[in-house]
Amino acid sequence: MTKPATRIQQKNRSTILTAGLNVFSQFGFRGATVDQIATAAGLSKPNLLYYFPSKEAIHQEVLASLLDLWLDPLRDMNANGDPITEILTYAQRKLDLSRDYPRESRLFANEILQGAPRLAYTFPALQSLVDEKATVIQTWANDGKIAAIDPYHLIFLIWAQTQHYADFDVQVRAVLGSDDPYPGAAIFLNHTLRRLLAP
Amino acid sequence: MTKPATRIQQKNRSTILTAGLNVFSQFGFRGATVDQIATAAGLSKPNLLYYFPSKEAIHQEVLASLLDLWLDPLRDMNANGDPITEILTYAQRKLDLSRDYPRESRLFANEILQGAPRLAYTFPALQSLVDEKATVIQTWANDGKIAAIDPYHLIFLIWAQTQHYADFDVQVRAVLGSDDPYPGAAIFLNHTLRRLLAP
DNA sequence: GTCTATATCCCGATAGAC
DNA sequence: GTCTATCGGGATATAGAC
Repeated sequence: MTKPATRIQQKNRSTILTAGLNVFSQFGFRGATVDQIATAAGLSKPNLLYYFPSKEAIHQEVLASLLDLWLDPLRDMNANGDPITEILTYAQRKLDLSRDYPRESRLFANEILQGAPRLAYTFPALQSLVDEKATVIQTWANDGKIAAIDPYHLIFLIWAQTQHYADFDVQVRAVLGSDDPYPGAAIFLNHTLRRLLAP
Repeated sequence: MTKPATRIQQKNRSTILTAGLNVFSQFGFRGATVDQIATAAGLSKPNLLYYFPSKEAIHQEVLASLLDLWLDPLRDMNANGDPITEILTYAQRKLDLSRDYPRESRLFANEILQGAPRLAYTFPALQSLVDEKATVIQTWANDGKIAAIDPYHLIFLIWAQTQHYADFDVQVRAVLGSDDPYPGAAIFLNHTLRRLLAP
């Protein structure tokens, strides 16, 4: 019988996961150390390992806890909505994720960049979701509601362009100076998609 | 007086740099080990460290040796050429880099993702180059030769969309199946830019 | 120039007192 | 539940023979 977690247990677990997000997103799995995470969480290293059996377990749980946040905007794209609005809304929500959750974006980027060893198990579900939404987009194109474009590469365009501002933040800011890039990015992305999708 | 390197020295150094590219691009700086690089280069670990003083030095030199390859396509964008052709050619050359040099792309991505600790010194030169080319694009827009768009975000679009296919290769192939994504990507990128830039 | 052997350090994880 | 102390493995780098 598993006992229900106490409040203090839940609080510590949550603190550790946040600290893990901070450290893993900056240094990657190998680059992060348990000591760093423990310090960031305000705990000693053995105390942290009292709550999670291993560094690997922390990483797994951080990733898993963020999957829904990451894919919900695409899930919410509605086949019965106005096509242009649906796609623009999806892109804007994805850009908002980059702005509001850059650490999460870099965590995923670090993982996929190195071959997704701890994320590959999610790819079948991702493929199903993208297939489903690509079919929706293709139907819109077939019905002449949007221009005829490849729906998969359209999705990649949205992923690439939005995540770029989070994942390559230091480079973007080095080029632009210290100005906030997101207002300009939103206008540009909106403009690009309108031009691309106009029937 | 530094003696000129012998042929065997140059060959070994070159072999080590190639091995370093392979290993660093797959595992990142911290994730890579000197043993892995030595094995990939067909040398013993002390022998490798006879040619380079440290793991850090190998990483630095690999990065530095690739900077020109990475920025030449943008440097070659010609203010006196046909605007649409110049931008489309730039984007295509950048996509070719992703296809032909994915390890190099991932090496840079790993580095920038983690805050560019070993690459930040190149940012001033990058900023100058981008400023120069953004000015060229802005002039084309002012002259009505292309649509009025933000030249910086246009450059980010090209970077993001082309590098996505190299950096997130495993995800792209998981979604598309095992088909080669590059032919479709080239068509889509070309189409997107033509639509976006048409006056 | 290349090797074996090793010094030295750091990291993940555990033991055991409290 | 939390700590100090530490084990054991693996990493970078060096010593020194050949």
